[in-house]
Order: sequence, then structure tokens, then C-alpha cells
Amino acid sequence: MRTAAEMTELYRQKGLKITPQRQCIFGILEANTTHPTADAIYESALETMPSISRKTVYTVLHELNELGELLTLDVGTGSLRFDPNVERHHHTVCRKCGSVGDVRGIDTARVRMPASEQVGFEVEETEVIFRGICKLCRPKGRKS
Amino acid sequence: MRTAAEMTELYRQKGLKITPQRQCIFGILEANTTHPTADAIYESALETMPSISRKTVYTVLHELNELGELLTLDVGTGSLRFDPNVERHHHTVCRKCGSVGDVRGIDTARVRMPASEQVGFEVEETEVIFRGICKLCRPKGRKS
DNA sequence: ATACTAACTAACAACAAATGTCAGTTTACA
DNA sequence: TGTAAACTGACATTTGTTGTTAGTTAGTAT
Repeated sequence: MRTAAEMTELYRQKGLKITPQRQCIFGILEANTTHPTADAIYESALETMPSISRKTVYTVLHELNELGELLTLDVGTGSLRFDPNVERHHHTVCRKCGSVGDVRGIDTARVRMPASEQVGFEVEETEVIFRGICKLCRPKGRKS
Repeated sequence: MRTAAEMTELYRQKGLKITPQRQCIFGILEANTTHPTADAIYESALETMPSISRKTVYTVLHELNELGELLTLDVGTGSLRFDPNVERHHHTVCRKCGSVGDVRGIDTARVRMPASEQVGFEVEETEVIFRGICKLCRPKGRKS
């Protein structure tokens, strides 16, 4: 996602109104690397805007998704997560706490399907998920 | 998962009863490569055993999962899928129909996290999902 | 400044997936 | 054949998400 200021400009161009609710959500998502769930974003928005409704949050998130400024991500932890980083990248998922991290710099061009498998399947994207234990959930005092 | 016959033997060893319901589900899963959802398995079971309850199906699936004979798989299509293939392998997901296919023979040892990313994350498994269009959903007459 | 209308709120309903409850019944197997 | 395990069935619950509706607010163009 672009910066909150750029998003404001984009919305203006699209003829969408610049409301405090939308700006609040822009702010929460800007540079957010925690891959929050919709509900986490709602909770976060409540802090600065106690009157915001859950419905509005969902609506704005879907707007952003359709504008291509926000990716949705399902890593199997129960709920959808939103990722403002729309560049191609991959993820880590902690099997203890469910936290999700970004992993850039993987060249998936080298991850090829063997020709014998899935004949006729047209690959558009290759997604890699590293599952394991995150730094915080690792037993202390060990260096792996 | 092993064959239905082997599963029967395993259950016997564990002191679990060999019920027609369990055997029915063994049969459905045996050599099943469609990655069915719990509900698809339930529907399928109803055909040969109209009295089976949804609860039983869920219970047996979780039993099998705990015995390590059945993997659960969440590829972001809404519901859990079950995979009797417990060998390490990867998946294709069709973005049109949601169908899931197996992909064997990928060497994930070469898919390494760059050292600069996610310091301290202990990778246990590397999961690859190829997203795209399956053979059946591809427009006909084209050879990609 | 005003009017138009998009956007928002609020409370509730609905949905799907999964799981829990629990009383009563069946049944696999020792 | 007895008995504990397993199953049924109907219903409730939970979680995440979306839809509804009606009334209110407020951004923006004029």
C-alpha cells in the first residue's frame, strides 16, 4: 500500500470521499508489517475512533483490496489477514502463536513443478510459506 | 494414509473398534487425491451409509489426523481439506474452481530464506502452493 | 452556504465451517 | 452375552464474515 497521504490522493482521484474513518484505517495499515486480521484492525481503529463500526472497517478493507492496495492472505490461522505490502513476497507462520512475517528475496523462478506433475495446470503464482517457530516463541537461551 | 485394510489393522492394534462408519470413511479416503473437505466426505459417506452422522465423520477425521494418517490442509478456499497423502508434497490450487492437486518431487532444500529476513525464525517446514488455472478451467483449444 | 448524496452507524440477522452437548441407542468384541 | 465404546440426532455455540435496513452524518461540488 502507498502512504496514507498517497492513498488520500488516490481516493480523491477516484471520486471517493476522504472520511476520517478511511484515513484512520490508512494510518493503521501504513507500514504495518504485522499482517493483522480484520478484527485486529477494527480493535486498533476503536482506540482512536471509538465510534467506528465494524462494518465500515470491513468495507474499507475490501475497497483497498479491490484497488489493489492491500493483499488478503490466508495462512490457515482461522481468519483472513491483510497485507499492505503488495510486492511479491512470501511468509513465515509461527505454529505456536500464529504470527506472520514477511520474507522477501526468494526467487520462485527456481521452484518449478516437475513436468510429470499436474499436466495442464497453468501456474500464475508461486507462494511459499515457511512454517516453524518464531523468535519470540523459541525457547530462550538456545541459538537453534 | 495406508490402505483401508491396513487402517483396520492399526485400529485393532490401538484397541479402537472397527465400526462400519470408520471403515466407510477409510474407504472414501483410500487413494483419494481430491483433497476433500469434511463436508464432501460426509456427503460421500451418506451415499453408502445414509444414517451416518456429521459428528461421526468429523470425529473420525480428527482421529486419523491425530494418528498421523491424514493431513489437514488450508489453502484459503474456506474450509479445511483432508489429504490422505502424508508424504511430503506440495499443492496446486485453481483460482477458478478451487480444486487442489498434488505436486511431488519439489526439492524445498533449495528454497531458503535469505539470511537477512526473519532472523531467529526456525523453519520446520516449507510449503509451496502453486496458484493458477487447472486443466479443466483453462479455455479449450489452447496449449498454454 | 447549501444541497446532494456518499458514507457511516447501530443493531440485528444470516451465513458457513467447525465443534460441543447430551441423552438415548446401537454394536463390536472380549 | 455383557459392557464400554461408538454412534445418532437434534440442537446450541463459536468465530469470522457479510447482508439488511433505516436513520444520521458529513465531504464535496456548486
